[in-house]
Amino acid sequence: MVVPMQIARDHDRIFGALGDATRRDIVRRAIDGEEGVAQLASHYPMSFAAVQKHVAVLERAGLVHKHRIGRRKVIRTNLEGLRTARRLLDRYEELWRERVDRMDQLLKEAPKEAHR
Amino acid sequence: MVVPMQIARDHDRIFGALGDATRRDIVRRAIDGEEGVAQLASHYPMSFAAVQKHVAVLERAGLVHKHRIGRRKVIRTNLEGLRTARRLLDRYEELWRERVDRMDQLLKEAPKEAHR
DNA sequence: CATTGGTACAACCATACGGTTGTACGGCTC
DNA sequence: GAGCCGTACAACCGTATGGTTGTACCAATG
Repeated sequence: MVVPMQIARDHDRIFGALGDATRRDIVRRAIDGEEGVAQLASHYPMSFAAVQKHVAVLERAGLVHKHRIGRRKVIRTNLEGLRTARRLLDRYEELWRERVDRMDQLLKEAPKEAHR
Repeated sequence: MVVPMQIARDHDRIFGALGDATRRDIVRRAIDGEEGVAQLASHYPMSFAAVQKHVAVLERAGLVHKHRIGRRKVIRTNLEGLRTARRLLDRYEELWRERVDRMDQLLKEAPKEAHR
């Protein structure tokens, strides 16, 4: 599994963004896609600016996007971002399964080896 | 989805650990579970100690574990760690789906509302 | 058009992180 | 048991990160 540098950076940003509990909670809340930055900020024990930064990190990672409604900017989770992360984890699990299969195959092909 | 603090910290460590390309590559290589720290280190353009630190981060996150073979310590990926991450992403996608379902339901129940 | 609500961004600070080198320790091998 | 291989860890350094406060900008509202 060779990962081109650009894709690797995308993965860095996605997993890096998800490595913070506040940001994961923003992702969860933004699934409904109804709150602006100020409303989101009201849920957390930190300044508006701090939450704004978290949102910016999520946006750069492609996990959410903003869209203007009146003077608010509503944050909505981007399903594709989540799926990108999930696909990579799926791929690792697939490699795991392939390894197990290979070991099973070895045992089947040369069962007597174990006794030599 | 209320996440207890301890679990949240686990998720911090898991996603945080995956937010680095070198560490993701170690996870991938360690699926085969054959290499010690020194062998792993030989693949990357950094010191042995740096790789050792990366392995320690992965270990604390529960994504790999070490097991002694002779004087080596072989690193093996822990499937459960990967699954923990995947389950959280699955949960987000499920919330997404539920939201879409709710919206569909609203449209079905009150189709004429849209015209008022 | 003055005001207010919502957002953006710069400057700053403390701490965490990713890397380095150097030293020490445990376990094969001779 | 001397020496070497593989690992562990401490100390250090530069930069990134997560937080703060303060200022500035737009857009709806009166």
